[in-house]
Amino acid sequence: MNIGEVSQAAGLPAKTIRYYEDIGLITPLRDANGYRRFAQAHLHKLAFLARARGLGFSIEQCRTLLALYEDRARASADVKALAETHLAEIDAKMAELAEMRRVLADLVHACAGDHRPDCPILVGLSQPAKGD
Amino acid sequence: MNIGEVSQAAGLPAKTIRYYEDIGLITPLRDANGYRRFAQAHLHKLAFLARARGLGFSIEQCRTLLALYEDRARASADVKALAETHLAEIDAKMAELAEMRRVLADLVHACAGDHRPDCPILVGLSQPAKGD
DNA sequence: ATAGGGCTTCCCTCAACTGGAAGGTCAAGG
DNA sequence: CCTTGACCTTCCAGTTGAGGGAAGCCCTAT
Repeated sequence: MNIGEVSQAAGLPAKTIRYYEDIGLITPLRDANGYRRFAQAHLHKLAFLARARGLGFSIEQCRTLLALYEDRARASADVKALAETHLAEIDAKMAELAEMRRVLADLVHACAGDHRPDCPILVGLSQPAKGD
Repeated sequence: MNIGEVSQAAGLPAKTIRYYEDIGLITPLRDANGYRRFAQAHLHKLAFLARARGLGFSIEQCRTLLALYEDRARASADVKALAETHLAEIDAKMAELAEMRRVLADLVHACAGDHRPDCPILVGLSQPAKGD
């Protein structure tokens, strides 16, 4: 398969696939004309990467996941540990966003949103948060 | 005040303050020796920026907020609209994270996490998601 | 005079791509 | 046979919001 075809099949832009090759995540063969040639195994890897990225794993985490995926002697504990690390990262981000949301929603709620200049949002941003 | 002092007071690294000057968010004066000289107004702006960034507003949104902050003839509706836009962005990110979390937590839950290679997490990543 | 801290600019690096330019390749149609 | 258009190639630059570090000036204290 050429890059366009795997791109379609894996659901990744061709640019992204070239980038993944650049950083050593996949290594397709080359045709005589210089075109990348992908085997089924490459497509599987790319689809794997697409899903892992979709779950928010970083490229480096994906690299590790891919290595574990291909290591028949892996311990599932290693995979689980990585996934749990990432789960904790997600939880941290969600907590951060929830806190932002809480403060921001309060400010928005307090703002009349009319033609007048008085704005509790700007006031809130211009002074130390309550509780400091 | 020199940059070190406003850095302390605003809670922003000196590097960040220089960067904000670079991109035109603030424009401190200069002493004869080339040092940046910050007035109280600059400090207020920087603290404002620190809080807005802390709520997750992008730099460009901060630029707009700052302009509104300094515009006596603003309509609070404009501020509120921007804040609501950002609130929607936060909600979108939270929803995305929640979905990742849901899928990932399922996989983690299904994984024994022992010395054996069998791993539902890797299986989940290597095949289309249920519901596709 | 020198040591230290603070300040300056400049350029590189990060994640994870995306866009675009310049040009090679290939199959189909006139 | 030539052209057109779709596909592919490489390379370079830009994105967001800074952080790191080098080389070198400035200022104060001893």
